[in-house]
Order: sequence, then structure tokens, then C-alpha cells
Amino acid sequence: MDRLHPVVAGLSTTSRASAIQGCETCVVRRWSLCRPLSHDELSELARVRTGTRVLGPGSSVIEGGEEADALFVIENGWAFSHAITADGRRQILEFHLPGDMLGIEAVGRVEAPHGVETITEVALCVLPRPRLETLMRREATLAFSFACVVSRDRAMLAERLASLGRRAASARVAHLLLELHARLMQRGMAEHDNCALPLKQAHIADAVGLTVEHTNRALAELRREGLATLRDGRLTLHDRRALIELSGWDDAYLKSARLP
Amino acid sequence: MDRLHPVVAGLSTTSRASAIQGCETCVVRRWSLCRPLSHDELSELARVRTGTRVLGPGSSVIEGGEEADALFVIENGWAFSHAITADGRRQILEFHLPGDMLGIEAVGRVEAPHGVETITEVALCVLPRPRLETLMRREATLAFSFACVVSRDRAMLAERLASLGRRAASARVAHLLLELHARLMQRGMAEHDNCALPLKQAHIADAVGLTVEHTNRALAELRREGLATLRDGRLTLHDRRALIELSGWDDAYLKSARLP
DNA sequence: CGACTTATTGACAACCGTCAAGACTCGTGG
DNA sequence: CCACGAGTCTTGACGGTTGTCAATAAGTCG
Repeated sequence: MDRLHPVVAGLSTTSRASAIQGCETCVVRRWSLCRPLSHDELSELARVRTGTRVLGPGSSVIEGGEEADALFVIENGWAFSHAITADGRRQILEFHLPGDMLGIEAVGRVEAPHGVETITEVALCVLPRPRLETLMRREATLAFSFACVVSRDRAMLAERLASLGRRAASARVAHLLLELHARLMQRGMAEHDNCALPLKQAHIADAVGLTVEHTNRALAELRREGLATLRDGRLTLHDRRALIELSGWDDAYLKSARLP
Repeated sequence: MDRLHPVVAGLSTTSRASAIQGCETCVVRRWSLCRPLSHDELSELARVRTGTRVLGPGSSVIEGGEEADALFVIENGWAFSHAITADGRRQILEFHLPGDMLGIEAVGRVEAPHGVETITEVALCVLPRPRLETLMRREATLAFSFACVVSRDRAMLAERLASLGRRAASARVAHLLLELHARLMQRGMAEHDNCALPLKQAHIADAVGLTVEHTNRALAELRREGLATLRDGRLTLHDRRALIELSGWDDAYLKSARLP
């Protein structure tokens, strides 16, 4: 896994000056922080952002433990945040899809506690942290909207935590697949029974706390039982009901409900 | 475990009308949401709160899945939030100490995704959600401060998640013990090598994703190796260095750093 | 073609869960 | 005062789930 420095990686296919473009027509606005903002607030936010940065697959967006000078909104592509344990093993905390924010765990602190890395090529809306925080201290709607985003994020982590703590291997994998599919559906990025899923088995393993080998066995079981197939970057859900039954899936935690 | 309805339980030792008392002298202010607020903002918040509610040990503060009409700040005592899996097993998500907020995961949504239950007797500062959210939409400092609180909370969940995913039983237990001790130290509720810890082994088991029996074995190992002792509601850390080594502990995620 | 990554499978061992039993504490009631 | 029962802690035996190690297959890119 090649870890390019964010700046270097960023420059490789670098920032188009789309800062000029307004936030109102942003394709991910509906799923992002910006949804509830008024016209005036949006134009203020548009002045905060410094443009779009495009990173290649497998590049580092935020280095864990280092100072994070910007927050990001994914305009396109997949990423994940992760912790590295003292003995070098990796735990994926969350997968990030278009409209998600990166770096929210750095707010209110100096260093980013966790690293963020791209999976596919990713286009990021760059929001320099000092300027964004200044604006949030002035615009209550933005700050509250931000709090709602973090709160939803927290709920997803809690759900994953319950999964790792109290479910067997195949149930954990099934739960993750259902979650990703549901989140893609919300964004119109999935059919009712299938979607593109650019994850390696190693990603899934690190997300659900299993080894790659055992994750493979769990996926094989799901396939053998006719529940779901993950192949060539595409997930197909053959028996949604059985997957839900197996994993104890409940989509309530994904419904961010009534943002202002 | 007797589950009294919060209102009923609340009435049993009921709300002293300490709403009159200002928030400025609040003992937990230094560790709570309120820390960065100005004099004027504090007095507005004081008008939001409806008083203090006292609950007995083992009573339910928030029912998972039900509508949450208030947020709370713990003034005194221990509580925990938890998820219940489909097959009835419990996963403790977080332990809550004086100054912590309860119900933050309900912000921006209608129902509380997870339940909250008291461990000891608990005194709660009650903040009705509609009034608090109205104030947050007006007062940017409060909303931003709230976002920082949620973000810190999220970091703690992420750390626990990495623990469950990538650490062995005794390391998970050691990590939890170190975290609780560190959080108590921040509040002046612990000595450098020991503290009161009113947890049953079942609480620890449900927090780190183990059975009670195996948690007991892990605790026995820590005791046998001379690392830590948990006995009669008191935790003693005999060899902090070895505990840190074993669990990969790093306290960076607890440092909420520079709130405004 | 050869190096590399990823997926897959098998054998075996370690870890952890399950089940069962006993010890200890504490409050209650006789 | 003691007996009793409930809740918690502790220990042992055993089995299942998962991790480890190793090898192979399949695909990708130079």
C-alpha cells in the first residue's frame, strides 16, 4: 500500500480552480452538511472553500497524529478512516462516500486522531479549518448542521461497535454490506439489489475486525447460502430478508431525520 | 435489572428546583459543553434548563428507539449508553461521567438510537431538546461547542472500536481501565494509581465485547501479573507502564484540546 | 514472461464462549 | 442469632469460532 504524502498526491492530478463555482449546484449538497443552509450562508461557505482537490486511489488524505489544517467534503469517490494499533494492525473505522465529511474528528483539537485514505480516485471539496471554524462560530445554522453530521457519524460508529462486540463473523460482514448498500441507495448510487463496491476483502476484514482469510470464508458462506455475492467490485444482494435476519440489521440509525 | 420508567424513577427522589441556581457555579462546568460559554450565553442556557433530576441506580434515562425529549448533563454519578442486538445481547457503547452529556446521539433525529441507564445514583441537569436546539440555532458558540463535544465523544467510540476489532481480551480490558482512570483523573476523581470504579464485571464484559466469564479470567490475569486489581468497587493500577504496553494505550484521543 | 496483488482453500492451534458448579457477599425474614 | 435466597464473582472442562501458517490459483501490470 503506497502512502503518498497528501500534498504530493494532491499535486499529481491537482486542484482545478472550481472554487469559483457556487455551492448551490453542488451534486452532493443533498447529503452533506450544506443541505439546510440558506442562500446567504451557502455563499459564505463558498468563500471558505479553496477549491477541489483530486487524489488518486490509495493516497493519504489525513495523516493520523498530524495536524489537520483542513476539512473535506467528498464530491466523488470512496475513502476510509482508520486507526493503527500499537502492534501495527489496522482498524477501519468508517467508509466515506460522496457527501460525507472527512476530518470532523479533528474539530476542537489540534491533531487528527485518525488517518484517512482514499480507495478510489477521490475529488474533495477543501475547507481550511481555521476559516471554517471561524465561520461556524459566527453562523449558528452551520455549526448546528455540523453537529448533526457528527452526531449521525457517531451513531454509525456505535452501530459498528455493537456489531464487533456482539455478532459472529458472517453476521458482521452481512451487516456491513447492508449498511454500505443502504447508504449508496440514499445517494442514488445503487440498484435495489446490487451496487458497485470497490472494496478489497482486506478492507472488509479491517472494518469488521477479522482476518482476511476468515472474511473470505464468511463471504463464501454468504455466497453458498445464496444471500449475497461480492465479485469484481460489485455487490449483489440475493436474499435481503435473510441477510437482515442473519445480521440483525435495522436502518434506523442511518436516517438523519429532520435537519433544520 | 429493574427498569423504571425515567419519569417514575425521577419522581422517586425528585427534581429539586435548582433551575434558579445559575450555571456559572456549576461544579461540572469545566468538563462540559458549558466551558467556553460567555456570561450572557450561560444565562441563556440557564433559562433552557428545567432543573435537576435525580435517578436511582439501575434506572433508565433514555429508552432506545423512543422519542428523546431532553438532553442531560451529568452533575453527579455514573451512567452508560448501550445498544441491544436483535438476539437480546447488550453492547455498552460508552460510560458517562460527571460533566458528560447524555442524548447527544438524538440530536438531528426524532428517536434516540440507543438507551442510557444509570449505574450509581445520578443527578442530571435537564435540557429540553426543543428549547436547547432553538438556542443552538441562534447561538453559534453553543452549537460549535456542542459539535466539539460530540466530536470528542466520537473519538472515544472510535478508540473502543479499534480495541474490539484488533486487541485480545486482556488488552481490551486493560485499555478500558486505563481510559476510565484517565477520564476520572481529568475530573479530579482519581488518585494517580487508583480510583473508585462502581462497575460490575458484567458492565466491563458488555463494554469490551466479552462474556462475563472471560472478562473475569482477563481481570484475574491482570491481577496475577501484578498489573491492576479491581475489587470492591475500587481500581488499583499497580504497573501503569505494563498496562500501557499491553493495551497500546495512548491518551491523545481524550485531550479535547482547545475549545474556543 | 515474470513480479505482484488479490482471492481461495486446508490443516492446525489458540482464543474465547458455553455450560456447570461452587464460593462469597449481602439483605431479608424467621 | 441463624437460615435462606439473590446477586456477583470465580473456576474448570469442553467445544466452537477464529487466527495463523502455508500453499495454490487467478488476475494485473510491467
